Amino acid sequence: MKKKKEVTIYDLAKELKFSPSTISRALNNHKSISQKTTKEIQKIAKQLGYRPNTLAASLRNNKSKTIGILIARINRPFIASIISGVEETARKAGYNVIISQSNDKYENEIANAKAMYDSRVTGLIVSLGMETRDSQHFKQFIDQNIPLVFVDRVPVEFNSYRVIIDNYTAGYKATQHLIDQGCKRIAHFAGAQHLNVYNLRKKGYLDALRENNLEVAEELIIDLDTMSFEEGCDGTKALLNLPQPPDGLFSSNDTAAVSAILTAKARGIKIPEELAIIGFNDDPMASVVEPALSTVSHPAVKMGEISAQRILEHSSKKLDSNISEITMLDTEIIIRSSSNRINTTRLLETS
Amino acid sequence: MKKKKEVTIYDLAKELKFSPSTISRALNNHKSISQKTTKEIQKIAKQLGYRPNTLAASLRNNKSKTIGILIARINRPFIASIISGVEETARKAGYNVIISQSNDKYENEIANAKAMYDSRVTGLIVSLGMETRDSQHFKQFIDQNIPLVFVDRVPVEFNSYRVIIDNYTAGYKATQHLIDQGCKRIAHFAGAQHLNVYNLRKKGYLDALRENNLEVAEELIIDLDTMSFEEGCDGTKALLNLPQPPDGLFSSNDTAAVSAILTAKARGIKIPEELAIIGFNDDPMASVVEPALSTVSHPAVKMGEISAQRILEHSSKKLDSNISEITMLDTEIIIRSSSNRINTTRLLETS
DNA sequence: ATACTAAACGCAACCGATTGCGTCGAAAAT
DNA sequence: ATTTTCGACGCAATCGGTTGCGTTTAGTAT
Repeated sequence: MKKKKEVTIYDLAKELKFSPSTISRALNNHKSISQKTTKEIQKIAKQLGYRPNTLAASLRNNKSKTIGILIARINRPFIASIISGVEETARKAGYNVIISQSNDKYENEIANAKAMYDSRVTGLIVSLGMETRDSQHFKQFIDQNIPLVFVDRVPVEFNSYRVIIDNYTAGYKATQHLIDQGCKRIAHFAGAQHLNVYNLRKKGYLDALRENNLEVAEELIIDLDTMSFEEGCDGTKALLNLPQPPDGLFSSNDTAAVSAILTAKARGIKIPEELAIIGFNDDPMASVVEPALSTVSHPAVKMGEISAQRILEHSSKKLDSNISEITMLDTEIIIRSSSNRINTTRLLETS
Repeated sequence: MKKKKEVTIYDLAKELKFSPSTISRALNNHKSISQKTTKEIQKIAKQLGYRPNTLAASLRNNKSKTIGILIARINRPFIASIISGVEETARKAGYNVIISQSNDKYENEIANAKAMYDSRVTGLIVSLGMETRDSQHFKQFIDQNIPLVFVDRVPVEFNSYRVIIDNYTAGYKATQHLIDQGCKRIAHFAGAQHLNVYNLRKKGYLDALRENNLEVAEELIIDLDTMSFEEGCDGTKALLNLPQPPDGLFSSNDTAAVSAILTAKARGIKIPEELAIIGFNDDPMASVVEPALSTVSHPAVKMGEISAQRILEHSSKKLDSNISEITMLDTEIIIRSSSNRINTTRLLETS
C-alpha cells in the first residue's frame, strides 16, 4: 500500500518559484497571467501529474461541479434514459451526476431534496413522485438561486425550468389515430390525475373524442393508481365485462397496454380487429408483445440532455433563478400491429 | 432572492460559548465531550437549523461520503436495478451515489475512473465495459486503499471485492433444462468470451452437453459481439439454415433470445416443440414475448446492495485494500412456455 | 492537605484552492 | 524627464470542519 501524495498547487508553486495564486490562475486560464507563464505552469502541472482537488474548490466556491437527479425509481426504461442523457451531457462539461430515488414516497423526496441541497449541487433535475402534490420542498433551491429543472412529471405552477413533452397533443393524436382506425367506443387507462402527464393525456383523449363527435362514456375511462401490469389486467377485465365493451383503448403507459393485450387475447378477443390498442412510452416490451404495441415515443435521452444544459447555462451565465421557462418536446406516434386495422384489413383482402 | 446564510459551527460556538472544536466533536458524538454538552449542542443545532457542510469535512478528511458507480450503460434493466440497490443502501448510510457510463468505450472507462478518483469517492463499484481487457486503470484505487467492487462483469484476476452470480452453474442448469426437455442439438448464443459472464455461461453449456453425452457441434455455437437484437436475428437465421438445425437454444441474454423467438416464429417454427429456447437476465420483455421466454434471473438489486455494503464495511472497519473477496450469488431458472415441452405435451394430451 | 489522574474542553494548524486588493516594474503618454 | 497606465504577479484572508496536543478543573488516591 503506497499512499502517493497528491500534487497540489503549492507543490507547483515551489517547483516553479511562483505564488500559489499565480498557479491557480494559470491553471484556470485567467487573463491576468501572461501566456508564457500560463503555458509553462500548465506544462509542468501535467508533468508532475497535478490533479485539481475539486473538493477544495467546491468548498471555496460553495458549489460543487455536480448535477443532482431526483427521481422516483431508476429502473424504468424512460427514467434510465433521461439519466443517461443527463450524465452524458454533464460529464462532457466536467460535472458529476449524483442520483437519488424516492421510490415514489413523498417523505423520501423531501429528504433527498435536502440531501441534494446539502451536497451543494450546481443544479437539480427532478421528476416528481406519485405522492407529490406539493412542491414546496424545492423552494429552497429557488431561494438560493440554484437552477431547478423539472422533467416529465412536473408541478403545474413553479418558477423553474420545465422540460416536458406535449402530453395533451400526444393524447389527442393517439386517440385520433384510434378514431381513424374506425374505433367508435374508445376506452382510456388514466393515471393519477394530479400528475400533469396523465392529466393532459386524458384531456387530449377527451377533446379528440368530442371534436370527432364521439360520445364520452364515463364507464370507458378507467382510473389506475399506479398503471401497473396488475391494474391493467383488472381494468381490461372490467372493460370487457361491460354490456358494450370498447373497440379501442388508449392506455397512458405501455405496461398497462401490454397487460390489456395479453388479457384480451386470453379472452379470445382479436387485436386490433375487435380491440385496437395504443400505449405510451415505447418501452422495449412494446415491440416484443404480440401483436406489437402501437405507442407514443418520447425523446427521453434528449430530455435529459436538455435538462442538463439548462443547468449548465444557468450556472455559467449566472442568471437569476426567478424564471419560468418551459421546453416542450414533440412526441411521435408509432403505429404497430396492435392498432393497425388498415394494414390488417388489407392483408385480409389480399390474402 | 433571499440568500439565507447557512449556520456554521462557528455560529453555534458563539451562541453557546463553546469553541468550534467542541461543537464539532459534540455533533459527531465524540466521547471526550460530556453527555450534557453534547445534548445541549445538538439541541441548539437543530433549533438553528444547522446543516453540516459536507464539502468542508470532505476536504479535511480527503474523502467524500460518496460511492461511485462506473458502468457501461445506465438504461439497461439489469444495470438500472444494480444501481437502484446501491443507491438505496448508500443513502440509508448517508452516502451519495455518483454515476458514470462509459458507453462500452475503453477510453471513457479510463477517463471516468480518473474522474471518480479525483472526486475522492469513498469507494467505487464497477461493471466492466465490452472493450475492457485490461483493468490497470483501477489499480490507483487499490494503491490508495479505496475499496473497489467489481460487479457482474469482473476481471478474472484483481485484488478487490467481486460480487457476481454463478454464471457457470447458471449456464449448466439452463442447458440441462433444455436437455431435460428432450433437446438433442442445443445451440448457444455466446457473448464476447473475454468477459467472465459470457465465458462461464458457455463453459457451463459445454459441460452440460458433455456430461449428458451430447455432441458439441461447433456450428451450433454462435459468437455474438454485442448480443443485440439484430445480431440475434442473424444468428437465428444462420442456425435455421443449417442442414441439421438445432432443437434447442440457450442464449446468453434475453434480447437475443427474444429475437430468436420472433425470427423462428416468422419462419413457422414451433416453439418450444421444434425449438426450445431459454435466455438470460429475466428482462421485462421476457415475460411479454410469446411464447413467454424461459430465462435465468439475477438478484440484481441485491447485488447492488451487497456491493454498497462492501464499501461501507471496508470504509468503517478501515480494512486493508489488498484483499480479494468474492461473493457469488445463486441464480434461478425461470421456466416459461418457450422451453416447456412437458406442459405443452400435457396440454396437447389433455385437450 | 498534597499529589496524581482523567474527564472536558480550547487552541491553532490544517485540508487545497480561490480572489480582492496591493505592489512592482516597464512601457506609454505628456 | 516626469507622470500615468497597465500588465503580471504576490499577499493573505477565506470557505467550514477536523484533530493533535495542551490546559484546566474536578475528582480520586494517599
